[in-house]
Amino acid sequence: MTTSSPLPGLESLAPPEPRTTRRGPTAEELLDGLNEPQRAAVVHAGAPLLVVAGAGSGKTRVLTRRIAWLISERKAHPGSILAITFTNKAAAEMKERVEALVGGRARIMWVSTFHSACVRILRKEIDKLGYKSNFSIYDAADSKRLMTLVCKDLDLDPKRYQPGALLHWMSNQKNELRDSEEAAKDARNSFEETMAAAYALYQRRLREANALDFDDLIMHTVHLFQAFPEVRETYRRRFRHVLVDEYQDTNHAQYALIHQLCADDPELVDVEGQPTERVEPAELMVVGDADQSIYAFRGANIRNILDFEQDFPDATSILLEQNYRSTQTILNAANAVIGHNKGRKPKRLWSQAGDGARIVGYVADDERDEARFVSEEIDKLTDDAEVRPGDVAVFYRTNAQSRVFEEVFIRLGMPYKVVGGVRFYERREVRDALAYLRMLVNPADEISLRRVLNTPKRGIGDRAVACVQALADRERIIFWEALRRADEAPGLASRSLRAIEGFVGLVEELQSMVDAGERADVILESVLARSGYLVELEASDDPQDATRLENLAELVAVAREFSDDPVAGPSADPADIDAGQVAPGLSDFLERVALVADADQVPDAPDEDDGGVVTLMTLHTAKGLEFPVVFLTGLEDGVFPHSRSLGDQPELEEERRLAYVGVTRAQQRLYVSRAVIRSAWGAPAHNPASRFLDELPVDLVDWRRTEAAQTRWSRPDLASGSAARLGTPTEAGRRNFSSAALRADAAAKSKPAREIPSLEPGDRVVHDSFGLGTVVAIEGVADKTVASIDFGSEGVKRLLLRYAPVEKL
DNA sequence: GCAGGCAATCTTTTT
DNA sequence: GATTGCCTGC
Repeated sequence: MTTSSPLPGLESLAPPEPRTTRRGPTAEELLDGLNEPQRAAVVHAGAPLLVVAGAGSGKTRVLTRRIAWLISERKAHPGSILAITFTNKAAAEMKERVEALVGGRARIMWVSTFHSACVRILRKEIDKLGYKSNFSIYDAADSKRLMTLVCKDLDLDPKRYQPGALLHWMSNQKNELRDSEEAAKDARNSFEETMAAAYALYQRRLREANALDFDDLIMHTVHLFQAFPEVRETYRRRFRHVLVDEYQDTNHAQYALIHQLCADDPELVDVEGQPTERVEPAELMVVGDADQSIYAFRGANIRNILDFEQDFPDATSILLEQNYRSTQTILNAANAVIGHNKGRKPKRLWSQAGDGARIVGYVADDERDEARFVSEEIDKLTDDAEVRPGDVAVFYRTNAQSRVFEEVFIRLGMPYKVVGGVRFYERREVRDALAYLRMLVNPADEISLRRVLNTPKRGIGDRAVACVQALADRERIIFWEALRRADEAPGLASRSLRAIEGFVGLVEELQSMVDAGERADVILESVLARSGYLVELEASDDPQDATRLENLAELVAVAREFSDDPVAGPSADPADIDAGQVAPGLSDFLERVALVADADQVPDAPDEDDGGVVTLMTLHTAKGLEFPVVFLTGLEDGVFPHSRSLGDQPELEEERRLAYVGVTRAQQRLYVSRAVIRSAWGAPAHNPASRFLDELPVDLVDWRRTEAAQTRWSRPDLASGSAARLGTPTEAGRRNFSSAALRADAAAKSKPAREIPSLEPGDRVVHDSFGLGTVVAIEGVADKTVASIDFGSEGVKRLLLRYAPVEKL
């Protein structure tokens, strides 16, 4: 049963949250400003509840008000509430908003991502599965390294079995809760058998390293509950209210987890096989929108939301269709696009905000022209309307597309921030530092241990490692143990042995700091200083190493901030605090770092005196956010929708949902743009318009420039409209399309006789690897001249001009 | 043992 | 175009 559309109410756009009095909010206050179905969702009691929340329909308000309602009206204990969000940032915000409503006792609620919640459970219980509670969490890069090792061990043909493909397959298995034995049993051919063998070995290595990958966090928690009903019972009794946001993006394992906690299970027995005293299942509310399901590629199962009523038999549904975010024009566009998907439940967003501005369309010559258009348009908006840079977001399909925007924005002086992409935590020096920390906490973590064993170089090479490995194999001990007993290793050169002993001494010294409960930032600084890592970077002439030092300083700052603020820590679990662990330790810090999401770094909304910066991000990262002005770029078939999806109906529909997500992020103004020529992999390609553009009602779009208007640059054979890749650029092609390539040529030619360019603050420069930048300051003279140059998202670099491949523009 | 140079492959999207 | 792995010459 489904509650139908709300009556056309009298609600204003996004009414403010009610002010709380010291005594807590009244029932009226908690329902204030909500429309009828929203209220129904807040006060619903009993049977499982599905809230189908269209984009911008106020689902976050519903979630926070409902939690506040549970605590304040229905007297639920805050500790009995488990709320799952998609990112840590969303979790922190939700907690904050509930706290604002009902006060500080809300702190002890569990509000977190699936992954964080599972880590928390596993830290307490994983010994039952034969791991130790100090397990490491491997991210995608660690998993890949491990899988590469596994492939080598199994002697697999790297052409046929690519680590990436294997990982993807294995991830699907884990999301379906299938362990390697089941995968092997169900293998239908030798290809799958081999993959299952790799899965088995990979899993064994993980276990030996006392490590879990992302998918394991969920899968092991489910398996734990299956294997130990009494553990599951503990959590079933604890969590009386479970709320799940973004339910359309849950995978099977996550679904199973929720089911174990919330399904009514009359057959439940305890360990002795006796029926346990029946526990009322927790109250469950899930919120989602099948039209915004964009993570099928990583195992999300849209059926979870579509079949909710079958999965939870007495479930109720509530549909939220009134949109409080966007103009009707934007919603009409969104409705029109998503209407092309088959087999969806009908839903039409509507708004009382009025029609607003028409959508603006632009066909650019190439991607630089597109970026220029975006930047100039933002300039105009910030000049004459009440728009600040912080109100504007630019979306694109793939991370690689951010580059052109960065180059152009830097040149034009447009302030911006790229969210996601080459992430801070993926930089080499940061990963090195974290690998040190992880192996200190968990010496069995072989991936991390081997990473730092000879970093910085200390004379422990392949040969020495092989000798120690042989010892470990012979004695059946972990690699770290073998290192400590390296004097027993046959064939080890005495020089290598001394180097190893030095390393072991260093690590043991650092471990004693960890054991003493020293702060994460203090340990990190010691690691960097005593390992010689800092010294090596400081001694280097390479300007990149200066950046690395800055990044490490940044990491120390992050650790310090973390150590100073225990409340913000991910495991500020009252149980931990009761146990005397007041300050978060090193392992808490590592956990936080392992589970950060791209969206966690989205800049906050600008305040009164700060105009903020333009936010650049992928459409995936944009989920759940909103901006007054949105630019949807790269609308070309082959880019968006992505070329890999063109031949596949379900994938194409997922791309369309992504377009829907993008459109519905906009509150007041939406821009759509595409480039006729776009360079990918160095070669320019001619892309036709995205089919999603054709799906926009024509009367909604005001085309500023169309393909007919752009002929200046095109040669006849390029203007024909063919989608064919142009292949290797010809001489003529380069002249026509790539002034950047010509500049690069010029730079290359000038290299042998490097002159020190005379620069002053304000000059625009181009650097071989950092791209475009602006000179901020100049120090020193002649050979010693050092320039500080702002490279936008690359940060400000101090470069010795004698060596730096910098050219004045 | 290690640095530097070269080739191959890569690109969806992310917790 | 960029990263990563592989190879060779000290």
